Amino acid sequence: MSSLKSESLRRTVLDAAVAISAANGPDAISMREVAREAGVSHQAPYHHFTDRSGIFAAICEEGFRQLSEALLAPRPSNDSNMCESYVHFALQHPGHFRVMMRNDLCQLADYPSARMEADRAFDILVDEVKSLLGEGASDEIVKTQTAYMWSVGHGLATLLLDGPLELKLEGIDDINAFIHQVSRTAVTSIHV
Amino acid sequence: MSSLKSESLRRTVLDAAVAISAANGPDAISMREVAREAGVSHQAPYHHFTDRSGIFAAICEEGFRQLSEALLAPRPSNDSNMCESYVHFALQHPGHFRVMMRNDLCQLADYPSARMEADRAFDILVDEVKSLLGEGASDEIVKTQTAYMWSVGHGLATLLLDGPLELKLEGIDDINAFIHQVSRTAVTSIHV
DNA sequence: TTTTTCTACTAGACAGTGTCAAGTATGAAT
DNA sequence: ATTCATACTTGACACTGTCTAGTAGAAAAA
Repeated sequence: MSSLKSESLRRTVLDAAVAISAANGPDAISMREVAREAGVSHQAPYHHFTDRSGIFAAICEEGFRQLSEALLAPRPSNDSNMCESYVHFALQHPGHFRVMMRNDLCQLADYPSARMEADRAFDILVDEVKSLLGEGASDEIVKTQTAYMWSVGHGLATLLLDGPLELKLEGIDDINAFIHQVSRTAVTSIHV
Repeated sequence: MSSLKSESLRRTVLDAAVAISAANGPDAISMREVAREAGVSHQAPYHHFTDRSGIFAAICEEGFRQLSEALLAPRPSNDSNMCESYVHFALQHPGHFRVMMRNDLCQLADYPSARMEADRAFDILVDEVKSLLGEGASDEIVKTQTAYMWSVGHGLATLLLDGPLELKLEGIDDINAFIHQVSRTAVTSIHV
């Protein structure tokens, strides 16, 4: 609509980008489209983001912060675990998640604040695995089992969100129960 | 270089596309770039592929066929499993794999022959899970455990190939041993 | 042989894209 | 009153996918 003062355009552009990502994937995010959606000239977003990958970096930063919150949030039942939280985050924030998991869209190394948020989320996962394994676990084991847990969560999330074989899972009536089941298999099999 | 007769241009274009995908990801594949690489006019590839997503579909078809072969191929040791084969395929065919796992690039539903190959690969996975579970397993369990195994393999493959957190795994000296370890954890925990 | 048709291209144009460069309007600081 | 920075707008450029309209050559039909 009308031009929005200052920082609020940044917010507007970011929201538009996330919405587009949720609807049509990150590749559908274009500088000119988000500008159009915000009702400003095609060059206005450049005042808030260095370039297209700057928008992706901002989405990552926000997304990883939200992911950390989701991973640390108290879970609905004792039986549910962090892997489940991860998958639910992905399904509840598809716009963010799709960008976060596309390393080619922005090099996190070039965006320290986004990188920090990503690291923090990963550290939360590592800590969880450590507490599951107990004191005596070696670094090597912790690394292996963290990658394992991450793989299950990430694999299941992408399978459900954008998987090429999603139709294969059509028969599943209760998607949440399904996620719960898979996550449980994963976490209960973490061991030294 | 010089114009290549008939079907061989199709092959040349496909190879160029896969090479670009391996080097810079599928988004870097452009009709004009592959044409340039093949030494033909920017419009020539359209005679072999309906459009850009037609190229992606062709890469998928080829990739899933190769994946099926890889999954069925005899494994180097009794200790290694199908999950491991999956991950190794991804790392050995990054150009294909990156396209295959990007559902947004081409709608498999619109390309029946590609879809068939994808189904076949998935069926191989389902059969393996069935044989791991034994005769008595219900459809629901088979589905859950297949999704589980797929998630681990796919998650680990994308983590290693394009993961946003790949630097976290820097310390790992023997990547193959690592893959083996994670895959083993996954497959040994498949149960009813 | 001439003509027609098919295949595998080439050439040109169009709208859309990211982004560089330059201009402008507004408010604060000097 | 002037300078300066912020937050934009406008215009241009090269690049993209793809539509349309050709063309050169070989095979088939007359």
